[in-house]
Amino acid sequence: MARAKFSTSPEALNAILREAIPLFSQSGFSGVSMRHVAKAVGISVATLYHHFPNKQNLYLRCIEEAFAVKAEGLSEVLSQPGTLEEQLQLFIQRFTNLMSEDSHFRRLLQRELLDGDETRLRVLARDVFQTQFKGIIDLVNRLAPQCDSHLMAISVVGLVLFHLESTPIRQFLPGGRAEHNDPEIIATHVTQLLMKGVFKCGD
Amino acid sequence: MARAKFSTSPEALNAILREAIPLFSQSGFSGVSMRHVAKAVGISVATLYHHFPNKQNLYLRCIEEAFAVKAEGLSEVLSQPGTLEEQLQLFIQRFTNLMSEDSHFRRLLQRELLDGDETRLRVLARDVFQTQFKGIIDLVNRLAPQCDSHLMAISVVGLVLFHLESTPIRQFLPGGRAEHNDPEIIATHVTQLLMKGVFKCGD
DNA sequence: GTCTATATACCGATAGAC
DNA sequence: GTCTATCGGTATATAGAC
Repeated sequence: MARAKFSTSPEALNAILREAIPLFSQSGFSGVSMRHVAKAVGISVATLYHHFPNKQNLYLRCIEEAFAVKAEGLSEVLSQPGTLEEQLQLFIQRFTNLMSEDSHFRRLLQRELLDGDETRLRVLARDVFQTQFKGIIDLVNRLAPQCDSHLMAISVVGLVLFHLESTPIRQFLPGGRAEHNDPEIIATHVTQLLMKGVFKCGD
Repeated sequence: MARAKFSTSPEALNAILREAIPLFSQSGFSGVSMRHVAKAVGISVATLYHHFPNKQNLYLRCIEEAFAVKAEGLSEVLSQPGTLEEQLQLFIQRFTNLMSEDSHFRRLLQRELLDGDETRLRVLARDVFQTQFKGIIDLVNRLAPQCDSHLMAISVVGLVLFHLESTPIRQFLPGGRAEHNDPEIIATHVTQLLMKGVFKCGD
């Protein structure tokens, strides 16, 4: 993949990415200017352009960086010992915590699902999610061999992500309370729902 | 709520909203300029400013319009006859179709969940979702009186929405096939998962 | 590697003629 | 109600000195 065309120290580069990732996560590609990033880092716009050929490349490097860091964390979440139920429970718990910890990755992911072109989504699927997604599919296949494992894996991930995604509107919806945003509560609910279905949930 | 401060024929106004809604849905608030909207409608920027005092107001009117239209459609989706299982199945089926039909509403909703301020989210929750959400909660309360109905209602909505949201990346994930984007397939899967849980899914 | 200065284009918004 | 013309500001991006 294309890197900066100038030699750049890793420290300077990381300092830029560290400031730019939260900005893009918060306001999206077109909501952040090179001036904003430069000011946040404490350098001039020209210096920023010395490290990155253009804004598009800076943005790509940001999501590459944010997603690469998260792919590492995700790789420790799966393939645990225990019964299938325990493995599912543990995965959901850790996945919920991981996604809840920093919202930057989750927001960038959701922005990419809205705005990412084919190339970027392909990279995202291959480099970040493929290994973990296969792990979920394996687990699902052992839990329910006769179901469509792809649909089920999307459901598992989606249940967790949507509960986090709906955090800002939850308090305005009927029954919404602050504790519903607690990752532990979310993980418990999602696990119960998956294990028992809606009928026996809460037993 | 604030309307245009000039008298404007409803037809001219609707023509603008009809063009602006897809643009904001596609590229977001900061990704669309007043020049883009004016060109799409076939009028000048000055004329656009004659109908709307500023860009913020135009955007708000767009989401008001898109969400108001959808709130009508949603009101027919709930409170159907039949057993609880049939009611849940029918709701999921219709809700999936409704969200799948036009992506503009769904994308604007997801952009609001990312970028909407408190005022806009409060309006969205009250004017668009409150009635329907209460309906889902009622249904859930009858299905599983002992569970947290708010969490469960979010899960039901989230399962459907995330399957649609992940459409662009699905083909790059293991096991992803084009038919997985079919609203009927999604609705069937979500219904089964909710009814039976992951263990008995696919039976 | 970092800067100031600048080129060029686009942005939101308005003035004023018709 | 629609237009052309324009204002002041900001956008991305570059030139060239140090």
